[in-house]
Amino acid sequence: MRSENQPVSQKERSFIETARRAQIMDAAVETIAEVGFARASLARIARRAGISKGVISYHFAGKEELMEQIVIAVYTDIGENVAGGLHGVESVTEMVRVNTTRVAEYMRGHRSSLRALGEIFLNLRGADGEPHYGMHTNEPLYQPLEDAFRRGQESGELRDFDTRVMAISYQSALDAMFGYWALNPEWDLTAHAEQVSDLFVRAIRAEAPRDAPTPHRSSRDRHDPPPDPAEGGTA
Amino acid sequence: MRSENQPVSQKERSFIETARRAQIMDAAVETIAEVGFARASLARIARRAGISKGVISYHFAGKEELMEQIVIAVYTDIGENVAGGLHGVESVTEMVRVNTTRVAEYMRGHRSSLRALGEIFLNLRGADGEPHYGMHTNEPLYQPLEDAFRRGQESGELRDFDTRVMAISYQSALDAMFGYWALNPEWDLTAHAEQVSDLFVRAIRAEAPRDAPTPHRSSRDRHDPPPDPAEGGTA
DNA sequence: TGATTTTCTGACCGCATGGCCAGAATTTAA
DNA sequence: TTAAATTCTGGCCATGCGGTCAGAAAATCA
Repeated sequence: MRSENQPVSQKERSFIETARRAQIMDAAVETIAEVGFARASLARIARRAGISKGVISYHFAGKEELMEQIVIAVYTDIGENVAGGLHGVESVTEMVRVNTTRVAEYMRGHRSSLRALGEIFLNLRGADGEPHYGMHTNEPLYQPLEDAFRRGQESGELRDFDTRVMAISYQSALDAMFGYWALNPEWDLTAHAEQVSDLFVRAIRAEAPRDAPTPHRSSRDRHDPPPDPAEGGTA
Repeated sequence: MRSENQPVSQKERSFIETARRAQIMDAAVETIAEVGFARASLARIARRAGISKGVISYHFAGKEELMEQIVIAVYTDIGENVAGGLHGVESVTEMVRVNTTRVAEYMRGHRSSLRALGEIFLNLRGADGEPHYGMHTNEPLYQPLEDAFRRGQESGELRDFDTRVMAISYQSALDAMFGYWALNPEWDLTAHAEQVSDLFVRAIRAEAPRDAPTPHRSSRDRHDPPPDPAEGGTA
């Protein structure tokens, strides 16, 4: 019955309703991660949850709301687990490193969520046929990145570049990293993240002063190369 | 009637059939670019082309073949227009610049094709529900990139890095560039391409003559990973 | 010209989907 | 215990899809 979001002021959600919503969302995530968005029908999700199809309609306004709630839940969780660790890091290059590795580490423990989120982003469309998510959804991701880049540029830590382009490129590298790993479970995500960190640190840092030594990282804190690379089936 | 590909040896394709196939493919591209894959039904495509739905079934084995043919046609065109200009460029960093700007320039003149291709990649699935295209489809793109990177590493022009990760990241930056531009027509694609070029040139070039060059390691010469037939085109 | 093949039309089919609902089952309240 | 509210079931529905088909129309051939 309850279907709209509950801005805290509404009637409390009953215990059963809370549990059911969580259960359904879990089943939906697993189903989508397993068979893809296109095949994740309400019937299939319900079957996986061991309930009747109507229950979903009862607890959610529709498939759309169910998907939106999943996205919110996953995003919230990511934010709590990743963004938190960035406080206290003053160097922007270090921030890039920390963010990259942390988000990778988080995803390693949440493959289903990652896959489901990707599927929803790519496939969910409203009644009008327009996608719910897309490039524009990344705006909240770009903003903080741009802020950090700009700060680094002002402090002289970073060279001059277009912060928006850099934010887009960096975010896309992360997305591609996850995409590749999602497709290729053996892939060493951690090593990949290290490489991406290096890549972008070099891309953003200020030119090395002519004679002063650059602050590059010594090779000792570099990780091992991806021990398990992929080379796709085709070719 | 003719539906399979024509390996040149088969009966000639009639004038009408050739024209119709082209017309239908054009209409499909326009329709997909305009309303997205999900809403680009055969009926809608036919309506746009001003023909009956059955004509599509008559000239193509099914929606799947139609989409595949579109992808082939667009890819072929891109290959002819972009890849060609890379001969004679010896420096790998220069190659990155040229490739980036050329492909951007090409896309500026083919927005519909770009959008349609993206939609097809993301959405086309076979009867079994598995995506036809996805990250693994990028393999033909990664290979030449990796080759170039490796060459640059061997010549000392480029620093040591994982060529596969770099190829993935670079390609994703291009994809994101087009995605952003597709969403945001006012965006200065050319300037964006310049920035991406700078970004990756800095990321790949050898260190200033600081340390002795390190041995490279690329994922290429390691074992073979499963292309993970699983599913889901997260991308 | 008439005969034959190619091309096209518009109606139709089976299927899967998301959503709906009447009523049954269960929980909560009195 | 009884009454009321909540929760759940299973079947039903309209929709839109890709694909098929018999026959009309058009092009080609003789």
